[in-house]
Amino acid sequence: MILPERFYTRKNVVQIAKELLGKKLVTVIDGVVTSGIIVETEAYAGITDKASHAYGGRRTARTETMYAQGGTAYVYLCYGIHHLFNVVTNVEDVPHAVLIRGVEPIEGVEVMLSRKKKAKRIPNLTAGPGALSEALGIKTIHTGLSLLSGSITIEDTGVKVRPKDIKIGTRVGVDYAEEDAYAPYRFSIKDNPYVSKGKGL
DNA sequence: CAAACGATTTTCT
DNA sequence: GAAAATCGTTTGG
Repeated sequence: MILPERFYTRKNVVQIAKELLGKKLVTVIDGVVTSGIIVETEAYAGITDKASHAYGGRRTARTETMYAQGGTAYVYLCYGIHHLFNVVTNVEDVPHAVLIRGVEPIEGVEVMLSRKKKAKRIPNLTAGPGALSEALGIKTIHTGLSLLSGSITIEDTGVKVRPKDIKIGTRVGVDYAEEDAYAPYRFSIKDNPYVSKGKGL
């Protein structure tokens, strides 16, 4: 079933990031269904998070969607070519979001492959925020869309990820703010081949 | 109006 | 493992 709005509007973005693991991200682009299980996420605590576009309360035309109500899709184009898919959480005017960093392909794998003309290696198909977005057909035009219905939805498959199967990554390189240095903002499912081998963890 | 940067991925060494 | 590619957004003049 599709996750209800109240799932997204809770205030603990970190907890939402954790609970999104194991959920199924479904997109319907041009009538073609593609889906995958979320295996890696990263929480962005808005004004508190240096890595966030909304750090310090910054608000621009691009980040405006981040201030929307929970349950909204925020798609950001990075490096000119990579689409990063985020799930906006919390209530309106609070720029919290969860970046989906990796999914395990379920449906429409062949379509994903064709979208990424070169992608021959399956593990690399959806491992990484930019890669998975392209594979699922998510583009910047989808920013601001509701995740409760429409082209992009997130469903609860009934699969429950045990806490011991969740790998928690702490932010590094924060030497002046000790509290933040231990902030567990990155989450992934242990031993899943579709988790990106990014440098962050 | 013009210059610099970035929540990354891919490819070459 | 390291460097390049690439362009919309942001910031400065």
